[in-house]
Amino acid sequence: MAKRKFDEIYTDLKNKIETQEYSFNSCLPSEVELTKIYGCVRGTVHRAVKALIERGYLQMRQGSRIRVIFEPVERNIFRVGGIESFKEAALRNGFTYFTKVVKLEKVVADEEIATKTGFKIGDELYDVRRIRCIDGKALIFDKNYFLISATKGITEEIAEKSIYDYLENTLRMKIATSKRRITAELATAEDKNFLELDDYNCLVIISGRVFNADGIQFEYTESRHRPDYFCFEDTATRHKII
Amino acid sequence: MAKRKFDEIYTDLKNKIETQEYSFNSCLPSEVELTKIYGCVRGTVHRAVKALIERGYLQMRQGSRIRVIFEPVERNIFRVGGIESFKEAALRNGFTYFTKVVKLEKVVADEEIATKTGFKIGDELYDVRRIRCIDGKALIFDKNYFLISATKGITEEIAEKSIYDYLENTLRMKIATSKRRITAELATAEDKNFLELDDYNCLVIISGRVFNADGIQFEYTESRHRPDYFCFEDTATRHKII
DNA sequence: AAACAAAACCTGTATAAACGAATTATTGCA
DNA sequence: TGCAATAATTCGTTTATACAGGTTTTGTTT
Repeated sequence: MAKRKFDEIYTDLKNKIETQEYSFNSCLPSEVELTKIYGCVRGTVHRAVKALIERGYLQMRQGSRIRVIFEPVERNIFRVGGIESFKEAALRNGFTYFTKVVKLEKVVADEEIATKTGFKIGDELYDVRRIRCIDGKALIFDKNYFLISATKGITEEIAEKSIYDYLENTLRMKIATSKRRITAELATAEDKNFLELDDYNCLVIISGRVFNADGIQFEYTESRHRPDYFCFEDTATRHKII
Repeated sequence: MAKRKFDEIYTDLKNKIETQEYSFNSCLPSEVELTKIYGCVRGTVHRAVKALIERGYLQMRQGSRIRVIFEPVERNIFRVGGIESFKEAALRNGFTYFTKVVKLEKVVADEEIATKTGFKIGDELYDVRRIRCIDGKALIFDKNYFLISATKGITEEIAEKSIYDYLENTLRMKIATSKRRITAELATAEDKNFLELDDYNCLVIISGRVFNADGIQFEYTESRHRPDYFCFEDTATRHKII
């Protein structure tokens, strides 16, 4: 990580903002001053600052200085972010967790599966279904399809531990992009069977297609969350593309 | 818009991808070839391409070419994106819509409001509540607080038409950043009273704080959606910041 | 003191050039 | 033909520089 100087700047600024060394509603040093601090050129500082803007830490306006708009917020329930495995997310959110594999079998994609998942009819897939328990409660029901040709060798043991771990560290796959969609649906009989839904009759569903660095879609994922254990955060900016 | 050359490139590439001139799973011309097409320097092409990567259109890998991973998908229900008013979103999604203002009054933020909205105790606010009807059905319940000192003059008429229109075009406010959070909750009595919930007992809630270019938070917004009329899309990349 | 114009400052964008690192294509040899 | 070494291509990042177009400050005039 000695490479990527803008990454160092990004991280350093982010830390200083989070620890309130640069406090809410104050202004950062100007870009030229920052170049002196970090010993680099203005373009590099600019890049780091823009990354922080996109994540809701800073705000910029041409002509005036860079303003801090970050305020620390309370701990979230189960915050979704980036492409990450359940294990990573649980660790990040500081929960004790447990996974139970309720299904792991090979299927061939028919038209229905193909339409839903983005795979082609005839593709051979692993159909994996898992219950995610947090603090002892069954709260998330994960339904995944993996393209066998790209993910050969998934076992129940692996599915219980971490499939991403297996893909990245054993198969050496490079995971790149994920397109996700958040929706909500009425709970199905299967949901009610597997999850502790209490009074809720709906679920929040995060579905997505995940691509590897070769541009091959190797996964379709569907994470069905009990509503009160779900939170997604996002920062939007108006009018500008970047 | 003659300025912002990378914006032209971004738009042109995006169009060509959407119309499948550059088709799914094919590769773009290399960055140097693109510089010849668009008559600019590689950095500018690179910037446009990266913006398309973040939006799930393209995928890049050092050493190999830029791959198209965009596939056209079916029309969404009510797709959320960027900072936009209900009116803008309804137009974009091609729905007929109607807004009914059920409340518009001044309040002073107490501790409860302050905690929830991010305003300070004692701030004078407009409390605006509106029902959004799509295709004749009451599906979204919007609860907003606006900081009066920054949004003076909001009337029921304006609230029915478009508050953002008023802020931007009459008050000349520059809206900049919005931090949003998507959660889901059980429907309250108020929700049940105002919305046609059918069988659903939960709502998807988009809440957020909106800042203007001066770094002042002028709005807290809470949009309560009937689950089946909600969809949020997102693209995530693994491990890299940008 | 208030209003206005000019200067100073700051960000937004683009050019040009260089080197590093990963991938892909080619070449030469066995 | 098959394979390994090499070359060419392509993206990743940074440096250096320039000018445009905003905002803030300053100085002068009224």
